Amino acid sequence: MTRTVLMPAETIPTVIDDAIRVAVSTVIFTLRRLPGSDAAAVALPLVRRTRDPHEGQWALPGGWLDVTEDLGAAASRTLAETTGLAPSYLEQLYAFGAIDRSPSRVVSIVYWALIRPDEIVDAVENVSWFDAAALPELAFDHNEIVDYALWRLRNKVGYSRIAHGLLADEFTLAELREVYETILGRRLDPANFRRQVENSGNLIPTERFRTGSHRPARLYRYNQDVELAERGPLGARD
Amino acid sequence: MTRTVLMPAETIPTVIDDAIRVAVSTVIFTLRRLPGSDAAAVALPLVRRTRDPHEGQWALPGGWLDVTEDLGAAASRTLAETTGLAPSYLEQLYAFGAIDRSPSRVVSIVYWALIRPDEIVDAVENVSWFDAAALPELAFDHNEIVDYALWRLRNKVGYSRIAHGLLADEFTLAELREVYETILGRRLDPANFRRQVENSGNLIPTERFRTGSHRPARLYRYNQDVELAERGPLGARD
DNA sequence: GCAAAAGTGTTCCGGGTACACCCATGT
DNA sequence: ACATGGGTGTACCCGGAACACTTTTGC
Repeated sequence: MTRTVLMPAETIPTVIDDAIRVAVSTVIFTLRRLPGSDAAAVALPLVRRTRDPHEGQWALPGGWLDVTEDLGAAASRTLAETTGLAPSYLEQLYAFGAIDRSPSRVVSIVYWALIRPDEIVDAVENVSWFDAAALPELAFDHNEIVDYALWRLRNKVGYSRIAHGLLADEFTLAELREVYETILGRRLDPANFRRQVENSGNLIPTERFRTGSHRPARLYRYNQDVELAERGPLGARD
Repeated sequence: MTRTVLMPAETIPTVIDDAIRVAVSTVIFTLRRLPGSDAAAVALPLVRRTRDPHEGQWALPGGWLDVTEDLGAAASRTLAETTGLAPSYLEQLYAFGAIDRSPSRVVSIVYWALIRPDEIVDAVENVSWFDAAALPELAFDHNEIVDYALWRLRNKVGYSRIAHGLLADEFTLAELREVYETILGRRLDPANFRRQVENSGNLIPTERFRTGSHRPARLYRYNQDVELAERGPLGARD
């Protein structure tokens, strides 16, 4: 058996029965205050599909991997192209490649990311933000993928210090605590929380305070030096 | 710009300048007793490459992903084809896709696995076992990959109970402890180790004992029920 | 009996948790 | 003044680490 392929390179590849294509998608989380509520919730942007398969359904932002770019670069690029976002934290999640996850054979390298509320660009064509706890039925296996990403987020928040990826440069301990409480889904003791993050050595106190309602709260910033070396031998690997 | 491809489907695809191919490789660990020493060490099988690129160099067992098989199935198949091994534990490690990791563009979905010494089939053509601590220079970025897999192994051994993937069905606590000591690279207190692993609820004591040198040691087996649910929402996902 | 590994008991220490309490500010 | 969140002090609990000690075998 032989096959012949003739196509313009600029278009999306036509489906070839024994070809495998590589896509890159990103689950990108932020925290936002629910309208009509004082509680924060995990939210993520989805893109409405404008072509088959699953036309009209919501899907994770992503696109085809380009021959000339690394995996992480492809995640950043496709994320920017579809949503206009540039996350502060980006990490590979998993490679999904079940044969029936798409009509044609697609292996998706999925990344997950965190973004600060102030970095969010709103009102992008075909993009909408959803509460992670109340997603509609998504295209492909994307519901499953989001579930897994949420699991990783909750897990990682437990032992790593990535929560600052959801906050602006300077923040109060109460704001940081709210991030943890939202992701973990339970209340944390303010006193103990303070001591734990202070002793972790990741926080640098500033001389600025957030004023407003009651006693002013000291603003902190993150110590960027600690950041790395948690992922093991892989620095910024693809 | 257009391109034309004409090829028999049974052969390995020829290199096409703007094509991306998907490979699957596996880092598979076992423990073996070093010759002329009483200490155990982490070892893994490598395959000598018989064609370019990197002909003659050692590489991880693997092969091309088939259109009709899931990622995990491809890992199992290529592992069996190249080494004859069927691991008791197999999990996705990472997707490697840097543009310069191979002369042509290859994205490798890498799995890592554990195998029991009694499952090892020896004397397979072009396959040789190496001490993980003293590897030669491998093909592609495979040294990096093994380093990362070793890091994950050590990490996971700390919080998960996968060490039994390296032991036969029944084993003494001393044998189990040796597995941990070898992977972690430090001695563990036998008394404390016993209590910890006993209280974890993963061990089932048998009425059999290993006799030999001194006081007989009770044999244990693993409680298979606990096994799962550790990977989150992904059961046996690809 | 003695060496050596199996197995038990006990103490200490540090980090997490619960909770009482004081401090500083807006209204 | 008082309500409210910021921030401190302290007692308790539990799990890990260290280590002394007893038990059971082979030689």
